[in-house]
Amino acid sequence: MLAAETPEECRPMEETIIAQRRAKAEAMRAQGLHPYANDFRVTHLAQALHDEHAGATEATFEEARVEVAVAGRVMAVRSFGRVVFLALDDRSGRIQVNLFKKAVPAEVWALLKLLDVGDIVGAEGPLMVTRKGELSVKAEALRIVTKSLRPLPEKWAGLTDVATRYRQRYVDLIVNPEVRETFRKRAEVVRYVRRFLDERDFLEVETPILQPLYGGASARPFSTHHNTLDMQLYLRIAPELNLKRLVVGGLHRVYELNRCFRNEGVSTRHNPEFTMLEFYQAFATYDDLMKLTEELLEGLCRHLHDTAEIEVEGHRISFAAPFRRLSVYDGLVEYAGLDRAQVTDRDALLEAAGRLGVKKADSLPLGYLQMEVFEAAAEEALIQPTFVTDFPLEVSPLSRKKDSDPTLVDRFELYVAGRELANAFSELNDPDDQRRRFEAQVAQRAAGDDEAHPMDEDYVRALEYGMPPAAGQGIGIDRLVMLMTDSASIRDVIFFPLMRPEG
RNA sequence: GGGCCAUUAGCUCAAUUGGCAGAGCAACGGACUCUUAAUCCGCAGGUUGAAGGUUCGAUUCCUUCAUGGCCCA
Repeated sequence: MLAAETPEECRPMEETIIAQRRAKAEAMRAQGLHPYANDFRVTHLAQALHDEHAGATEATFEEARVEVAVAGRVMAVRSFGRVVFLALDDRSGRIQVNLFKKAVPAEVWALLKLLDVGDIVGAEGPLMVTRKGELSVKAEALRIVTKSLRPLPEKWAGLTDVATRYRQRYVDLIVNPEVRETFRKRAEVVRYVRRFLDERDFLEVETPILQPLYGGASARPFSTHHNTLDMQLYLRIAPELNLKRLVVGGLHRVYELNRCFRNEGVSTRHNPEFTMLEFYQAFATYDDLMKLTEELLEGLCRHLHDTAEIEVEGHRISFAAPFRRLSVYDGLVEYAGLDRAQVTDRDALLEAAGRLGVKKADSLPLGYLQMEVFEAAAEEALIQPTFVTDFPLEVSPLSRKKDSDPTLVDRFELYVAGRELANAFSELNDPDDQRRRFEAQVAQRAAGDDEAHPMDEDYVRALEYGMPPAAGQGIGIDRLVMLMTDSASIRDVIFFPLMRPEG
């Protein structure tokens, strides 16, 4: 009788199921039951019950009655005529709810006819343990507090189609517990990072996402428009310059966990919006930040995994400090087949670039060429955590020159599992040098590099007031979470990755 | 941007050389007092991603498009 009264023969299954469930919701209303009630009070979480009553047996609750009220989504219904078992998922885990026809009021038993997998229910009653040893709630009262209208994916094979998983992440989260676990780990990473920096007297700050001028990285921005001010604005590609303005202002240790936006392609490692940590510390050098980074990552890894070694894409990765240090020049020698004299030799680099498949190498300035060759030759080989140090000046417009070699800067990038994870440097605080670097970038842009840095007069003015010696770092949080959860795609650590609209 | 692959029931997947589009789970009806992917009986569910083309006949071959995946840039 609850089946759709008008059997339109050719109606697709999904529509039929939705119609059936709507009819069940209406049947509830007819009985005075609200299918979207919000007055059920929960007393216990599933996991807490399992923890508290580990080892309980059938006899345990016979003398000592423990009354509970639990609520969650029904993930399975196993019916045996006069006994029904429900698998109930709440935010902590799963608990079984048992209904015995003899032990529940008739209206509760009748409600089972209106119950579907996927419904959110509340159950009250004493705890019990089944003959098979399953801790359960022996329901004496049961309510459907939210009627679900759409069928969930199959319980065993689950939902695997990646497009559906990303577009309907809510379904993915309902049926795939490992996805919930990944995002819990993500929250734990962020929490650990915050605590780590807070304990070291860093101040958490927020700076604008909407900026009249973008900068702080080499990337193309998203642009937008402010109507009232009739003004072109950009979404930030990095918070760097604003954070250093704060260092000028006397906030000598700052950090921002920030969403950045870069107008570039989508891949397993790139999402147009992503989360970065940037922090700045006055009176510190990039060398100090290497030590800080080792401490942060080893501590984080141990916190999450109780060990400093984890498996990432089949590689055993150790975050035990110290990490390897490798200068760009040494890397060119070791991985690009150059000898020491050739790392600054344009012809030798071009030969290597050709051999490694670097495109448009001819037009690149020396420092860019060195980095293209380095990345092509070495990046994939840097599996264990490695600080790549001493970058060419040209590719580092915001970094301090090395005192020992003014063609290089005090900078490092951290590579793990062949991926860039962090970028850091001692900050350039000489305003006149900074202006020249910006001018070089503007020239680079004029030569066709649309990722080159624009001139920022106000930033130079800030430096003219004097920024204390400082070092700063950016860490890709999404990539860090990918490492810590061994996720192959950035889309697996972002709830709602950018997708084309559904057809 | 280029190459390759995929798209079939709500979900996960089949379909021989181009020849009646199937299964499991979920749903629906029924049996069942201890299940853990319960089991058993029955019944239903399809614009085969979209649009064209070839053919007596297309899930299958061809073209274009859409979406996704992998690789390359």
